[in-house]
Amino acid sequence: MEYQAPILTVDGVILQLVQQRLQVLLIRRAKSPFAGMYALPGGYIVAGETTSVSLARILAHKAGVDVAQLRMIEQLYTFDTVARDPRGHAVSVTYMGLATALNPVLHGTEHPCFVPVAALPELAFDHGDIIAYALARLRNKINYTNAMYALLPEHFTLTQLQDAYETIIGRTLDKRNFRRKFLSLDLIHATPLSHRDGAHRPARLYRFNVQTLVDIARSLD
Amino acid sequence: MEYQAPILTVDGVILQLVQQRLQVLLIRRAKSPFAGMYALPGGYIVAGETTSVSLARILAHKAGVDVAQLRMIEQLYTFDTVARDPRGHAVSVTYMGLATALNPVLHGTEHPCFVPVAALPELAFDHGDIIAYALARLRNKINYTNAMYALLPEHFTLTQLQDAYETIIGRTLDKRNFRRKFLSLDLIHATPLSHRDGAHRPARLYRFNVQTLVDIARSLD
DNA sequence: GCAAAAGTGTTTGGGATACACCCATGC
DNA sequence: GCATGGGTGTATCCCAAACACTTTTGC
Repeated sequence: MEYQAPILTVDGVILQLVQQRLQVLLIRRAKSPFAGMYALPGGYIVAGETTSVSLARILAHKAGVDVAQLRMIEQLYTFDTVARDPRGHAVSVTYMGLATALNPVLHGTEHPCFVPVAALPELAFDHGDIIAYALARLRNKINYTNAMYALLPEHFTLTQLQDAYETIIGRTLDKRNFRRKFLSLDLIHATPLSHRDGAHRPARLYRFNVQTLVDIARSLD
Repeated sequence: MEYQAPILTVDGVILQLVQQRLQVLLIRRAKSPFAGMYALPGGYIVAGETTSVSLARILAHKAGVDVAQLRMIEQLYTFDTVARDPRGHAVSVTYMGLATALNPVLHGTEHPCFVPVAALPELAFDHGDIIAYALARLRNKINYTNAMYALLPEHFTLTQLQDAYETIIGRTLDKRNFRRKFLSLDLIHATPLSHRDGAHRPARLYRFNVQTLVDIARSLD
């Protein structure tokens, strides 16, 4: 059997949380196929580059995002349905990256912008499926790891933390139970700082003890 | 930037449980690099084939295993460290397959055999890492899904079920607590059958309600 | 003083854990 | 009758869930 390589590509689902909305980084495709449509930033993998290095190059060039700004990144899944790319058989290795309030003005070559995941436009290829996969992974991950550190600013209030959980899992939580449970996990500690924000009592600011991904003992659910 | 494709390959971690030992399917490599060494069954992906179709072809040819005999299969991770293959940059999409007591005599072209994961030989490429990744995934998966159906025969005793869990997670469990907990999950039901096995009381045989992968409500831990 | 968000305790039910003996069979 | 693995119940503890009021601030 003769060896004909499928096209190998990489796509990134870059997420951030802005004002209680989860947003994903999309570009407008400059070229066919799907020219003008929204898509995830992605592109070809070059021999000698690992998929993650390729993604870094592509994000910087097409979307103006420096991967060093991402606070967490991990491989998601490799999508390879033969029909996913009308040009021929393409295999795409996908990654999820989490960021904290990236500069809203991005200077990539393909009109990058952040779009709320709750209001996605129609997307090129199977990129809608890829985003759905990333969101499912994220929803699980925040229950058994400290992944939320990557979506929040370094210092945050417990209300911000709870809002972030509620946004991602899509339901409300009891304030007292959430605080007791989360504080008992020893993932965060109070700082001497507080946050004034209007005509009400200032909120204590907290910080994650560890700013890299670690599993936690008891799951949150 | 010119597009030079890395080599795209697929590798499978095929696991089965025989006599309270978890075994993985290995082949002896016929060709360089690593000729004569143990390795996972794997090979090149051909354009027009999805990675899972390629894996099916390769398993049948090199290891004599029909994927239809696998009771569960899922993609694991895509390994792409540049240095993993001495011939050049290779990207490998990996899968985990679970089987129930496959024929111990396999007729593939590369001397396939099952080897207990507790006593692995030295392996080609980064295949040791891939197996470690698969085992970690399996250990997690049996706690929050019914994946164990794919490693046990269709009818099994509660003792067999508990032994299987103990083998995979690597510690012993309390018999009464295990049975109460597992039966409360509504994953299995008793059959009218029982199993006679020597000079002692026969054991009731159970069966999984659903023989496809589903998540369960409460995790087992 | 009033509006707005921060912060805090108690009760109750259910699942997790720990633990030991009787049952059915073959020989 | 005895050896072997199959099968069962109870007490305790801790965590999850439900639930409402006081505190601190800006205006």
